[in-house]
Amino acid sequence: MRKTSSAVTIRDVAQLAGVSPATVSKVLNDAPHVSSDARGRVLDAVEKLQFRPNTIARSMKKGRTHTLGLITDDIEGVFTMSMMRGVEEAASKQGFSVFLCNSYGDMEREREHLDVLLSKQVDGIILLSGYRVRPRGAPAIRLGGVPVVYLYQYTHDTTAPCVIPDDFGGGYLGTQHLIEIGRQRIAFLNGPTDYEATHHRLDGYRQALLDANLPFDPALVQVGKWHEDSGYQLTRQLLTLPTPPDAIFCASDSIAIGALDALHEVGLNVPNDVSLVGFDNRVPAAYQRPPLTTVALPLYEMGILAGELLLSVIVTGAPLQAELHKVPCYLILRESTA
Amino acid sequence: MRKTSSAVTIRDVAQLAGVSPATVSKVLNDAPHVSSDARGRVLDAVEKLQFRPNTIARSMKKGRTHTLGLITDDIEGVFTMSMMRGVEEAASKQGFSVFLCNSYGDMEREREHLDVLLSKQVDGIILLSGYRVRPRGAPAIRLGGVPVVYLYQYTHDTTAPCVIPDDFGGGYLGTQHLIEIGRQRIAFLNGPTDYEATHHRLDGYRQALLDANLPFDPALVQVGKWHEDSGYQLTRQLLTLPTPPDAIFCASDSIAIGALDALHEVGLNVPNDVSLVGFDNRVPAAYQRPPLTTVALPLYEMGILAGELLLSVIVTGAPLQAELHKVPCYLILRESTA
DNA sequence: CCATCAATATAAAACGTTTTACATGATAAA
DNA sequence: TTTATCATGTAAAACGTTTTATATTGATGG
Repeated sequence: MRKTSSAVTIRDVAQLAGVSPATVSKVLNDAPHVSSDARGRVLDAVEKLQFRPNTIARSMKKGRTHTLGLITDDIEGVFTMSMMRGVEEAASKQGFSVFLCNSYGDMEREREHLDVLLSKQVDGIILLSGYRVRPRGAPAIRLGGVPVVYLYQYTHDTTAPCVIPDDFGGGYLGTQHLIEIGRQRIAFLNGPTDYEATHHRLDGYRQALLDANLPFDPALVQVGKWHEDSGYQLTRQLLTLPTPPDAIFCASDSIAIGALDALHEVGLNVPNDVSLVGFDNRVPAAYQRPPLTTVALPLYEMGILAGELLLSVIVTGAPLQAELHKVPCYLILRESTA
Repeated sequence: MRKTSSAVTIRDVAQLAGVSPATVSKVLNDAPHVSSDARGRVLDAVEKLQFRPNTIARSMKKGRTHTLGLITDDIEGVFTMSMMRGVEEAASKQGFSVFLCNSYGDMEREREHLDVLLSKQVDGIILLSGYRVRPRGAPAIRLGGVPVVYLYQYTHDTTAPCVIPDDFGGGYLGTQHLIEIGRQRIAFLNGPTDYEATHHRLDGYRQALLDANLPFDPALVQVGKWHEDSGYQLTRQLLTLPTPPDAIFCASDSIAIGALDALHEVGLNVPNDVSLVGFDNRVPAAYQRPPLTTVALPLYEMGILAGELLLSVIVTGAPLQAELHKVPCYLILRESTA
């Protein structure tokens, strides 16, 4: 009585095909020096017995499990899934599977997950952050040579690569767009300053103004929270300025939705009176009236890149480069700008 | 030169502790008949060598990999993540890991993933749907006794359990709440009829009216799409009725947000003039003005249940019951009802 | 006709565990 | 004292593959 699902082994195939297990193995791995006659018989037997090789046993010899571990901070975070999709896609395209682990941001839980992943002999690990406030350190556990990449997360770990969005470029892109459509007084509603991202987005905004020879007016830059309410409040505030803005660039879609609400409330037309650009490209942005132009985070692409970085290290055996990879944001044009 | 991460094996531990590998194994598995002296020496050696058992090798003998496979239709679906969190949590609590696979709803891709999962000797599989329109069939592949559970997905497969939300109960709950706060003419804005869920939610609504001896008025029930725009349009329409509703129950939060928009536009106060209840408990519902009362889908709980069902079958070896598990929805009270 | 070589096939060892079967010595029961 | 029982320990087989080393065959070339 076998316990595993695949009761039929390479022995059974060998027996039916009238060859040795070694020969079956060769056929299965496209190794040379097997006659087309034998190959045919083996393939037939595989078909007839519905044989499925036991990858677990295989990896015992090969030392590769074709398995990745993904530990996320915040599995329900709004940005997490797109990145996970990218990772999963990159992995499965190359025949790798990925273990999903959720740490809730708890370092002890992360350690436990790492322990299990290493026990399960994963070939590589991705540490994915859902919000990316401040840089983090390397995991407090000996990884024994298993490569790691950080995704959406700055790190002090100088041995591993790091994949993040190009927030500076994103800030630049949104501002540049508003300038190009002729806006002169562009406000910037930022998120909390304890997020690394907010500084880079603001820098991008300033650089775009500079490049266009537009003045930087500190009164037009406000710091709030990430959510709708904050956008609403700050916009009401902006509208009391002696010369109010003719465009608002928000550091998140939620802020932009709040801003839109405030603008509607005072009877201003979007995009004509005030043009509006969001950031993140989350789903609700597309369903506003008018639908919001926004700077998209390249989450899926980041996931793909993180996966590919890891896989290339694994399959080529090349040493891991501890580079910082900034993936470009892109602009999604909708009807809140014109 | 070893290829795997854990270069140190049970042999090394045995040697250092001055015992046989068999004894080390016993210690590691809390087996009886080992002296506390030997146990101590082994534990010391484990500590000193930073030994981490190779789970892969272990599962070769045990026939259990402590691994689950999760295949989802739609990894980016709004409901998917909460369920995945539940599954992951249930699994990791019992020492299981879960492989994440994304099929994009493509049956061929699903087949490939199943093939890989079975090769990797998973102990069980969860098939998770992101949207759950119509019942699906069993996977077109011999599972060889590996148990399956369907999550958020009706199925024709009569051999496996199925975990879904209790939409009828949810429809009842929302309606009952509106009745309890004294509303008499309660409209129901439904989603597309090709979703199973819409029928059950409507049935719940009708039953609640019936139980309260309130008349059912077909003019108050409208069918649209799931999104904001649809809610907006249908609400405008409802407001042209000779006696307009004093409450609107929407089959999704998005619909409710659209409805809220329409109500604001004509100057009606929510919750006083018209009370409003959504469905799904998605994040934006909490950020409306006023924040929306809504019927929550028990997604996390469903994930937990699916995981536990599968795990209990795996660890106890009990036969799989092909039951339909309806997990109760619950009401989230916010300020759109009073 | 013999030596060499390549192609094909296989037996056996290995991967890192667990488990089975057996050996030893000590203790309890008769 | 003898016997049965039990706790402790280990050698070796097993899990399902891959890989290494070796054997067999047939062909090639001198």
